[in-house]
Amino acid sequence: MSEGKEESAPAPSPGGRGSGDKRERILRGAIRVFARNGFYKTRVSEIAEAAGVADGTIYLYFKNKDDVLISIFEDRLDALIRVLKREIAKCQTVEEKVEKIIHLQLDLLETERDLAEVITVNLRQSSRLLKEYAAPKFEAYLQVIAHVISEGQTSGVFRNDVHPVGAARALWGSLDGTLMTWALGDAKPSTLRKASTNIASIFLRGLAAEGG
Amino acid sequence: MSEGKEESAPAPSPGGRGSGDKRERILRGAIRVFARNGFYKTRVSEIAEAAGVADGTIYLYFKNKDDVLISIFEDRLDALIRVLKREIAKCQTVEEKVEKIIHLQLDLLETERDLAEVITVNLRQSSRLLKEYAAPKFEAYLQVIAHVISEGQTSGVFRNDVHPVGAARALWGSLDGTLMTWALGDAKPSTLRKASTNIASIFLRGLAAEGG
Amino acid sequence: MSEGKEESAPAPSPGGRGSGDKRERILRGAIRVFARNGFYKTRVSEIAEAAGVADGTIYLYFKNKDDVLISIFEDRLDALIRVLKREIAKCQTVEEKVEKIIHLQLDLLETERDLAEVITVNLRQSSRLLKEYAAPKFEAYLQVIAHVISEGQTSGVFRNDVHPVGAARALWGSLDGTLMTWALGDAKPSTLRKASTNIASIFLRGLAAEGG
Amino acid sequence: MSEGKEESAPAPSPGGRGSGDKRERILRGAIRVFARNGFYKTRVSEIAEAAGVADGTIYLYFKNKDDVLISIFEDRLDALIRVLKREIAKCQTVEEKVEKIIHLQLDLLETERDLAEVITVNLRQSSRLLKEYAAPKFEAYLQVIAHVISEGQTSGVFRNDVHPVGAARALWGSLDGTLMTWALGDAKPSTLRKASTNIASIFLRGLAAEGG
DNA sequence: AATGAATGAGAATTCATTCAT
DNA sequence: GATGAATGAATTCTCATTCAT
Repeated sequence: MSEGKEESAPAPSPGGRGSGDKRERILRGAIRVFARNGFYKTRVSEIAEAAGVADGTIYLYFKNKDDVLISIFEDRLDALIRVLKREIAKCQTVEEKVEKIIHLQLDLLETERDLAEVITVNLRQSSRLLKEYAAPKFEAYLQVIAHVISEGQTSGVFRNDVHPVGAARALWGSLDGTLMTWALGDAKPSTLRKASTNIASIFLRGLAAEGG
Repeated sequence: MSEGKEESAPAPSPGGRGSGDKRERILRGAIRVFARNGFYKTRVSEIAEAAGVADGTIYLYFKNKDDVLISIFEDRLDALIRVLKREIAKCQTVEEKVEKIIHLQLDLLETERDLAEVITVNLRQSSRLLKEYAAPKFEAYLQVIAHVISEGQTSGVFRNDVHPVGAARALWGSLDGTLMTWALGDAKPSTLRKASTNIASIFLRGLAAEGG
Repeated sequence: MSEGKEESAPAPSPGGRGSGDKRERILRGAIRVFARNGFYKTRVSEIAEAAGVADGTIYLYFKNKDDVLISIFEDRLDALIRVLKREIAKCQTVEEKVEKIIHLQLDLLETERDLAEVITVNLRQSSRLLKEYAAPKFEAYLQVIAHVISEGQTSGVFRNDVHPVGAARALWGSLDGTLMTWALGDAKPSTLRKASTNIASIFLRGLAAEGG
Repeated sequence: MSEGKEESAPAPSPGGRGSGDKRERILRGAIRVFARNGFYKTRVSEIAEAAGVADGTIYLYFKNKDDVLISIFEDRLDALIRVLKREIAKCQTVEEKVEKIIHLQLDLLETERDLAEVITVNLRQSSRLLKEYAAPKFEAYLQVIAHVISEGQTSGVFRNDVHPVGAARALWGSLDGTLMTWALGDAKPSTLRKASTNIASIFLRGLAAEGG
């Protein structure tokens, strides 16, 4: 209560052992139901049911329904950025890095189809809301890609006549658009793998320096 | 509800001339307010106000709120596809056609920022709803792009090792992603024009046949 | 929408004839149910039922449940003050005026027992809320009484050693307390009439100037 | 609920000494928060916080939230009645007794402003609830006052033409109304003291027998 | 055709109370 | 006895849709 007027999410974090996973269970449940029905069509009681908790428990861990969606982005995008950075660091060439970015992301989401749908579809659900919350996190994500392209330009592997952030947006857009049509369609993993190879190849050649 | 499979819009506007513009006014108003607040946050009364008609009048021209959104896609995507096809037909080479697709779309939406936001943001608002209604129309749109790529492959200008529809999705994704970040950001026309040139250049080179 | 950000109550005030009494019907229904169950124990749906309108209709005429209570005070106290002033003006002596105040108020409320209970009991229900809204109106009411006492002091009929507003408060308190115990008890009109005579007599003699 | 007519409070506090002050701490905390926000706007968790105990602990000492309010009346009114009776007994004349009643009560509440607000404001919060529980205790309190008046009538000091209980109600009402306006206003002790003198003087003269 | 007051189903959120620790 | 996380019933308010005018 000494911090009573804070704005973010509460956090019971109980006795000490065990049930600290309740927040995580709610996030997982929410991802599942948001993916199926979209943010607005999902009732809080459905999130609760999917998480196996009571309706009121949601409000012990999140300020409101919006906060649940925001928290998904914050948690999951953070994790994605972390993995991305770690894996990129292992690559030798920038080409490999670009390929890694593409494969990693499509692969990751292939294994977490619900999260894919939530991030691609729901990211745009509450414009005003997420413009404020998700935008910064999203910017950080784009920076990781832009940085790789910029690196390639410096080392002479990539052409200098494209704006790194612009290219990053285009690349992200390709991945996102592909994911969306894949996730909304009937989503065969093989399709995604082929798409991923195609995108890598188009972008790598499209970005290559003249003499490359 | 008892007659579920009705034609979507009642469509008064008898003879052909005259008050038929009320439907159009409603669509325009809806585009404006959907762009500002998103589909779910927009109240039917707000659409009515933006269109300068009474709440009840909406239901004379549209089955319900969903139908207004669906109609925007149907009308506007149709128009976009028509323009796209007509302009493409005027181009000599496939490269020109690809460039035309890109510039046309970004230019068009630059002049109709609201429609851009509705199409990129709201397309994803009601998964289930639009999956059924917008998907087919959207597929037709992708086919136009895929057809140009396919044409380039046949004539030996584009590489054969990419799937035309996959490439079309990637290209659409690039445009859409660029538009979204542009529309949600502070949206300077010049940015969009530069982005458009970059995307064209990346894709054209990325799609070019070896010896091209 | 040009006046969109106003703070008070909306006001449909329909076509022109007739149903303008809906607001009044809601107020009357609310008085009835607030009297029976108190403000907090009364559900909005009960107000609606008592008024014979749909739940949502309440919100066409009032901002929220609080606003209904506030409006009762504003409307009814205003009416009471108006009657009070008019009747007082008809009296010859200040003694008559004081008697009029007492009888008028107890009589009035005798015929509107529900209103009596709402004003005496519910006035104090939402401290903070009514402190802001009802207090000013209430002050105006006390002023009417204080003014009569002050008048009596000037003309030498009443003693000068009491503060007019303080005496007004005491007189109001007597009436209010009597009303409360009467309204909460089994409320026989005769009891109230006797009480009213007693109070008048105590206060008149209590306020009289020495030589009176 | 199945055992409706239970004794009100569970009352742990075994032997007699020791932790029995927890009940008192809760009552004190409740008086504080009820005074600030009213009964209905006060959450049980706020009472707990004000008392420095856990939410659940409240239920070890009180059956429920209602019971806390009821207990405040029972405890505090009892104490007030005891003090009243004791002090009255010390007075020589009935006039002194009436003055004692007035000063005692206003003085007492001046030093316990929160309790004043709880008793005057909250007494009326839950009609049905308190009608049953507080009414009898309140009746006992009125009887003390009525008895003094009755005594004065018998001894010829007070006029016989007023009903003792009616006069007691009027006197109580004056005190209560004065307290309310004082407690809800900016509550300067001096105001209250002056008011108290005024009330005493009005009532004593108002109740005096003709030849007094 | 057009209107907009009225409707009432639906959903988010709160909070008194319980009970495992 | 004490705790406070969890519960879920209860309630306000919103807003798509209808329909009398």
